[in-house]
Amino acid sequence: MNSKHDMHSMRHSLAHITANAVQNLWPQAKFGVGPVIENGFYYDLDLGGITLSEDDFAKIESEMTKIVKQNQPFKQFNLPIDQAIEWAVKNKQQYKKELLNDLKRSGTTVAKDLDVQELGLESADDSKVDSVSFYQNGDFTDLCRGPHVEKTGDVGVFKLMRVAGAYWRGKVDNPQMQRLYGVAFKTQSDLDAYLQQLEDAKARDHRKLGKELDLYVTSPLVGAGLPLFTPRGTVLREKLAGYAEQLRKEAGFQRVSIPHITKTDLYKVSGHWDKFGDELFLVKSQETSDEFALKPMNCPHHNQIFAGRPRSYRELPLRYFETTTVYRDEKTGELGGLSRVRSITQDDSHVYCRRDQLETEVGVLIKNVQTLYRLLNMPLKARLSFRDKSDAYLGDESLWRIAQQVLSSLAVESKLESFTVEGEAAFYGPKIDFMATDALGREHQVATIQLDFVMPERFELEYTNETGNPERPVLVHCALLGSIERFLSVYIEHTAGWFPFWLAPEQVRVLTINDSVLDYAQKVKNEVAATVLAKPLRYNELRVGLDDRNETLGRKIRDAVEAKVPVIMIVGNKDAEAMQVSIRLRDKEEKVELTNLKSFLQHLV
RNA sequence: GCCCCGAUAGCUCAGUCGGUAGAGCGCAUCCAUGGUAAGGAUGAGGUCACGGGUUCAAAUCCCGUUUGGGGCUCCA
Repeated sequence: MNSKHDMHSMRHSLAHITANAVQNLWPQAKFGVGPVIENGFYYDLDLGGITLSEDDFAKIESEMTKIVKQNQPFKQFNLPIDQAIEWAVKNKQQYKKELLNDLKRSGTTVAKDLDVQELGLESADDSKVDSVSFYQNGDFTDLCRGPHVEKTGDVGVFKLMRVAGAYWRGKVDNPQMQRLYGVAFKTQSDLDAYLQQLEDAKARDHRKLGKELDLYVTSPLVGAGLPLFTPRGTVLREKLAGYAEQLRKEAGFQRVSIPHITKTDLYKVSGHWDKFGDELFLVKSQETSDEFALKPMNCPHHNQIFAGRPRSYRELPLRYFETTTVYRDEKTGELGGLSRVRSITQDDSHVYCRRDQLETEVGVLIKNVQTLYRLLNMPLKARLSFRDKSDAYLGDESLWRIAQQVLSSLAVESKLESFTVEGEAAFYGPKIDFMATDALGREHQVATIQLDFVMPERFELEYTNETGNPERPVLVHCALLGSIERFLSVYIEHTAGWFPFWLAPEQVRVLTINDSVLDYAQKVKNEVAATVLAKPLRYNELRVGLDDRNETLGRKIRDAVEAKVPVIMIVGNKDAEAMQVSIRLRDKEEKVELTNLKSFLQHLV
């Protein structure tokens, strides 16, 4: 038995022990499912009117410890399905009964919304089930396929972490159960290491750093999910968007501009009204009876620019680009920090091209994505988000097949590390969604490239081809950063706030040692401010601050380091006399002549 | 939207049994004029998120709202 499997059994057994403990404490408890998850396990519970809170954890944990100490053996046995249902009825386990009935009726097909591990099946195929498996320890019995450790004493160390609401079988209309989460490891030191990891992640949480580094604020008067960016945060937004724009310009994109409100008619044509109408912010005119909305995406508007005059095949591909904010009335419970907001700024682009230009256009965009994330030092994976067999998608199925084929072969050609997920497509077409890996190894969805044969159809976009006949263009949506807000949440945590030199809100801070060098310090500051970086942004004027407070040097250094300013320049009498500055970088110190300062800064990475 | 937990000074937090508030940091003023991660002293700052209710009395108990966090569901 390999160690992973072993850990899995331990965590799975702990899920049972958790349920066992809960049953001892609250005998009326009804149980849902209790699978193993990353680093631990959970169990879904229904305690009637009783709600658990973290205050109950100590009590539950000590009951669990009791069971562990008794070292009860886990015994496996099978029951014919009808006897299993009788067992559920007799023990008033309505959720288990529902599962068993589904299994009896149609095997795992109906119950595939649940973790197969939790179903007491001998095999997980689609056939009907005749007999199911149970595990028993002490006086606690649960429907379960296993595997388990031999005895309750073999489960390692554990800790209950949180309790949360979860809908039975993941459906909003079902009753909501209480999901009790725990983590578990073989040894105390493994658990401690994991808890330490959580602490470390907390230290670079973008919400904490956003406040500490003065990047953005929120205001109850403005509303939830509507962050306000400070001057420092705005630098990050503009420089990142500026670089994304620079890549687009190199690829032949032109900037366009659109208003932020529109008649809702636009979305009735696009199909968004039917699918996302309840997430639109509506705007009333006091002049006309027209119904307006804040734009929740940009493609329909860009489509209207395309449709603004007749188009010839000669002018394709037409490539539009814009960094602009869209507004979505996300459910309040889903908002959080910068990762999920209601004002979403996208570096959005749309290519209108002929069918035979599609591969080239998408290929260029993939290169852009690769260039950007290489610069930001984040490894990429590509998820090919394709359709499944459901009818949630618009447009002709053969077009979908072609589009998915194009994306698959481009992924190979571009040497992307890719995988395919069916059912992740947009309603109008398949996508490549790019996942970036951050410094803690977490994956985040960032850039996206989306093929669209549907919008051009619905908006009746056309151009005149070589033979004088109208033809539909293909539409390619692409965002390199995706949502700039969400991207910032990822990137702040990736860098822990230590942004690269070209991007840092305050790139240089000049510290004075005493008042007698104020003039010289000002001169140094001016020299820095007059310096322009040409890479990776083609034009990037240096941002420099001056700390001439009446404080000790030690204090000023500490403050500059805490503000994560990458270049600290120290200016005292010795420096003024020698016409030099003492430069302190993160990993080294050196003296630079004032006359060499510009070139020194331009060569920093 | 649903479930759970929070909201006390600009920030991070303490505040016991219900008796109208405290620390550190920051800020201001003064002293110290300094060479690589916190110099010293003094001082100002709070309708305890907001609105109701219970009570002789509410930061504290109850209800609602706003808002933050953890999940579920959703994500063009």
